[in-house]
Formats: sequence, C-alpha cells, structure tokens
Amino acid sequence: MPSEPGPRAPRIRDVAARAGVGVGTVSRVLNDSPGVSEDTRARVQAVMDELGYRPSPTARNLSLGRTQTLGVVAPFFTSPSVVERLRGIDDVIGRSGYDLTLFNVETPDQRHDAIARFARRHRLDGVAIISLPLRDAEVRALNRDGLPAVLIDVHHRSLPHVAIDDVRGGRLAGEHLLAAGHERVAFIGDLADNPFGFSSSERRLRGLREALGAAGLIVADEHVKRAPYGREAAGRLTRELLQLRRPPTAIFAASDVQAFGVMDAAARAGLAIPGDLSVVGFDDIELAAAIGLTTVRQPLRESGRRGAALLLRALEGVGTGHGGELPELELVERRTVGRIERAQAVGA
Amino acid sequence: MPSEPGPRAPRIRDVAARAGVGVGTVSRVLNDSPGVSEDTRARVQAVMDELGYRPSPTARNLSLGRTQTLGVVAPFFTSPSVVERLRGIDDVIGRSGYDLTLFNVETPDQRHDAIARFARRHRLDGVAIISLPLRDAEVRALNRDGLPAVLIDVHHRSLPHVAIDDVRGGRLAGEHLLAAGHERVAFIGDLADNPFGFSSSERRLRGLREALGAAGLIVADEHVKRAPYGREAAGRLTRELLQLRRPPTAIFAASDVQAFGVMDAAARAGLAIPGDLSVVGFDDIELAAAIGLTTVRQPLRESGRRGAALLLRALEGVGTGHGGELPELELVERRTVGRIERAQAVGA
DNA sequence: CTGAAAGCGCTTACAG
DNA sequence: CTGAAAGCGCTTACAG
Repeated sequence: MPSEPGPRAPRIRDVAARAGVGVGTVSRVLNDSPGVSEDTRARVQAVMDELGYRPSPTARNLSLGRTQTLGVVAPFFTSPSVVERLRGIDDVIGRSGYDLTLFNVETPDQRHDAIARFARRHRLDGVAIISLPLRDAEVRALNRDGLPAVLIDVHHRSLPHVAIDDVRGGRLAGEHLLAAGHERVAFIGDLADNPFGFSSSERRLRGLREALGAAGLIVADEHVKRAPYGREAAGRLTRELLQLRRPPTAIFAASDVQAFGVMDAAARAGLAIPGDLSVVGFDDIELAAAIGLTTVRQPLRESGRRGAALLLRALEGVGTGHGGELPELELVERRTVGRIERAQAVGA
Repeated sequence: MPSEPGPRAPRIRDVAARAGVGVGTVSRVLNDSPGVSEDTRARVQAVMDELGYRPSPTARNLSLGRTQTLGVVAPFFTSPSVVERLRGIDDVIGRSGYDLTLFNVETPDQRHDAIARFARRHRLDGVAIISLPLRDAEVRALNRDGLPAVLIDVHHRSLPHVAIDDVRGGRLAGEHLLAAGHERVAFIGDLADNPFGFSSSERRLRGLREALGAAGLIVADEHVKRAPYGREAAGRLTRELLQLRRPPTAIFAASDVQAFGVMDAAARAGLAIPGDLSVVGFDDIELAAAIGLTTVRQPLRESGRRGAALLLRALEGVGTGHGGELPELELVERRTVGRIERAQAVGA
C-alpha cells in the first residue's frame, strides 16, 4: 500500500459541525440549491475548502437513485474503427459529468455477461451499444428496466440509433471499381453468420452486387470470401482468391483492417498494388490515409458523437429520436485502385 | 424513454418479506456468508430468482466503503499503443469483478481534471496511469487519500510501475542501422518539454546516441527533430530533414505512428523505402507488421496486463512490488531498412 | 433561510 | 442459525 490511509476523509457532517450548521444546509450549498443566505453559503464554502471536503459520489448516487455513469458495450473495443467511435463518444460524454465504463466483448459469453451485468439500471444510468444488433429479448430487458440505450452502427426500429447506409457504401465501392474498368471484383468480409450478429458486412456486399448488377456484371460466387474479422484472416482469403483460375482484378474489403490484410497478402505474393491488383476498403480509419488506401469513408468519430448526444437526450427523457442524418459516405480515392485496360500503375 | 420504468425493482427487503426472513439473512446468502442453514439459503435463493432480484452495487459499495471500479488515466487513449495497453488491462480487469472507468487526457487541463476527479478514493478503488509521469504533489495526494495507483510506461521510485528500458530500445535501433551501414541517422520524436511530461522519446534518443557514439559517430544536431506526437507532425519534420544539404540516410522515429508519418512524407517526396531512405519505428503496433515496418518491439499488451495485475495486488494490500521484468525489447526486422553501401533496394 | 429526520439499499456486529 | 438495529454519506420534503 502506498501508505497509511491517514485520517479519514471529512464527511458532510464534519463540515456541518465545523460551520455550525445542519448537514442539510451543507448539502444545499453543495448543490447550489436556492434558499441559502449568501452569508452561510460563504461560511460553509470556506469550511469545505479548509477541510478539503469532497462529497462521496456513491452516497449521492444512492440517495438520488442514479449512478452518474454511462456504459459503452463494444465488440473488440481495441479495433481501430471502434476506437474512433469511442473517441467520438468521449468527446461528448467526457465533458458531461458522467463517467464512462467500458464493457469489452470479444466472445459471445462476454456479450451475455455485459448485458446481464448492467441490467436493472443499478449500475448504469444509460448505455451505448456499438455494432451489436440486439435480440428482441435483450431489448425487452432494457425496456423493462427503464435503462436508456442507444445503438451505434446498428439499425433498430424502436431504439434511438445512429447508423449509415451500408448498401450505399458498397455501391460506391463497386461504382468506383467499375469506372476504373474492373469487371472481376471480389469481396472479402465478415462471416455472415457470426456469433455477434454483425451485419454491415453483408449489406456492403449487397451494395457491391447492386453496382455491378446495374452494369450487367455479377460478383462470382468464388469471389465472395468471408472469415472472422481480422487482418490475418483477410490475408488468408486473399491468398485463396489469388490462386483461383480466374483471380479477381480488384478486391473490395468490408473494412480497412481487412483491406490491409489484402495488401499484405498481395505484397507477399509479389503483386504490385494497384498495378496487379486493386483494393478498396471501408471506414477510412486513420492509417488508411497513411498507407494510401482507397476506401469508403464513414463518419466514425461523428457516429460516436451523435450516439452519445442521443444518449444524453434519452437520459433527459427526450423522445427516442433517431440520430438524424450522418455526413454522407464518400469514396476517398488514393493509391490502391488502378485502371484495368491500360494495366499500368497509377501515381507513385 | 424506451418505456415506463414499470414496477420498481425489488429490494432486499422485498425478498426478505417474501421469504419470511430478515434482510440480514438475505444479505448473507447474497454474499455466501457462513452461518445460514441450507434450508433457508435455498428458500431465499428461490425467492430471489422468482423476483429477479439484483442487488444494488451502489448501496453495497456505500456500505462497504468501496466502489468496485478501477480507473485508467491515459493520454490519447485512442492512439494505437495506448489501445494495446488498454487491451492488456482489460484482459485482467475484465474478469476481476471490477468495472473500468476511462479518463481520457488530451489536454493539460484534462490531466488536472482527471486527477482531481478521482481523488479521495470516493469514486475509485484504484487507478492505473498510463504514460503520464506524476508530479510529486500528485503522488502525495494519492498517498494521502490512500488510493492505490500503478504506473504503466513510467518509472517511479515509490509507486508500483511497469516500464521498459527505453534507452536500450534506442540502442537497438541504432545498432541495427549501424549494421546496415548507415552513418547519417536522424531522429524524430516528441517534444522534450511537452505538457504531459512524456519522457520516453528522449530516452530513446539517448539510446540512439549511445549506439552511434560507440561506433565513433554522432547524431547531428540538425538531424534531431521534435514535434507534438502525431503522424502529420512527423511527416512535416521528415520534409525538413529531406531538404537538408546532407539529409539522413535513415530515420529512427520514437514511435510507429511517427514512423508512418516518415514513410508517408518519403512517399510523397518520391523516395523509395528502403531504397532511398531507411526507417525504424518503436512499439510494433499491429499495423507495423502489415506495413512491413522495421521497428523496436515493446510488449504493449503485456505491459497492460502486468500493470493491472500489480494494481489488483495493491488492492489486496500486497506490497508495492515492481512489475518484474517485462519481455525483452527486440528489434523486428522487416522491410524498411536497406544496406547503405550497395544503395540497392532490399526485398520487395 | 435553516435544522432534524427519514430515506436511498445494502452490510455487519450484537444479541439471542 | 437468525433477526433487529445501526451505520455507510448523502438528499430532500417537512416543519419551523
């Protein structure tokens, strides 16, 4: 232990005694409640300063029936895109007086734990859930407990949420590739039936198919590859694609992290990007720019901000409004897509 | 609001009444305390299940004088290296029964806020502080309040901490570059006198100097550049270095993120890496491998695990033991360092 | 304007 | 083995 706890911290009653007032009065100056003469207020304040008094949030919360802390449930909270959303959440929660408690979910079990853990609003005043579609039973539990909740990166008919149009994002990627002359486009994404219920990957694939379809093209079945989220897994899928008799000329990855896996595998296979293979990612995380990855930008940080703002509003009992429109998705053109006819490297 | 709060959640007294026992007894079965007949225990348990009873952590904590939550104070908690450490912390705290509250520090003000906010152990049972050297007054405040604290990525003579030998890390980078024939090695790091007090950057520079010094070489003053942490800033410094009359043949960056800035600037300047310029980073964050960056690996995630374990031990009142030795630093050779004599690109 | 008291929902000696 | 009661440190009607 650093040292002896020392004399116990002063409580409200110590302040009251020393100031010669009742605890109620101290509480009132603490809370800037009206009905305290300027005189006593000053005196009490002085004693608080002198004693270095700090009210106990725990006691306060018990009395008030709240916890003053908000939870964030996120799968793989250390993945770059989740981190960006977290940053957005912190932008607004950080200065709100609420504490932020993290519930990391990396296994289906943890998912269950997390949700059970904050149930009954005994622990949290509200919760933001990132990228995890909720089951009906879970939504009912939240409602039953009156626990305000918002969803980020997930659509839901009865809960406030902020989400993007993934299908459109996939279409943007497809159209860009099409414009560059690609006709054999592959897709690398998450498992369609993953234990967390992520579904954005499939929607992005749908968008890609729509874009190609509008040009009379299809995404060949052998060109659609799925694996658990991650860079290595994406690299593995890429190797499979490259060994096909008719390998794709371009790969659209459901996330930048997966796109990096593609680039990695291509490099190891001795392929130049974009000379031999083009790749488009999704997210536009910070490193995409550094690497020069062409990708579909989604407003990650802003989604966190909106979600947090929505949560704060729900806390005040303001309707279940949805997040409003997020900034549009856009394709950010960098250095990983080459024109297919000329078969020559573009840019550096 | 999702819906009406519904009937209020059952309290311990409701369970007691329905089970025909006193609240003390319910509390005892709740806490697996001895001295409850198997009979009553079963009966009480049944009622708890029936009512869906969940004890209030707030009330429990007030009664017990603890909060059951641990804090993590981190600068830029969304930077890759901090995220890795957080992940390590979560590895061990996640299954400990403690909640994790985040205090993000991106400005000197926030630093002050964070430390004031959890003072007096009213809010937290313990705290892990990442990369922020503590001032003496802050350490005294922690001690006075009896708030267990551990430091990660910071050395301290009286607080449990886990840190690496940055000087040695710098030396590893220098020796590797030397072995490849480089004699004009530049350094890009954080501001020596930054508002947060980071100091690892300077120690890494010292190590670099030692290595070159041992070979009778020096790091030219004009080859030492510092800026606030970040990719763009590192890119800016790189451009300055490249415009020198005698530009360096290699750059050692104090972190991988900064190394990416170097690579970015080099690419924009039309320089090939490692053909025209070599670069060595520090950290070995996940993406370093994807990009093929040669770097000094430090055990980021493990540092979080050790720090958290230390904190847990401090919570149990077990001495202030230091983190023990972390896995050794090692230089991970990839594709960004070329041999200087032959002046030819190495690898792909 | 201000104090005494009850209440928030637990835990834990203290007596049976 | 078990219950009644005090206590954790606040807040907030309720009476002055």
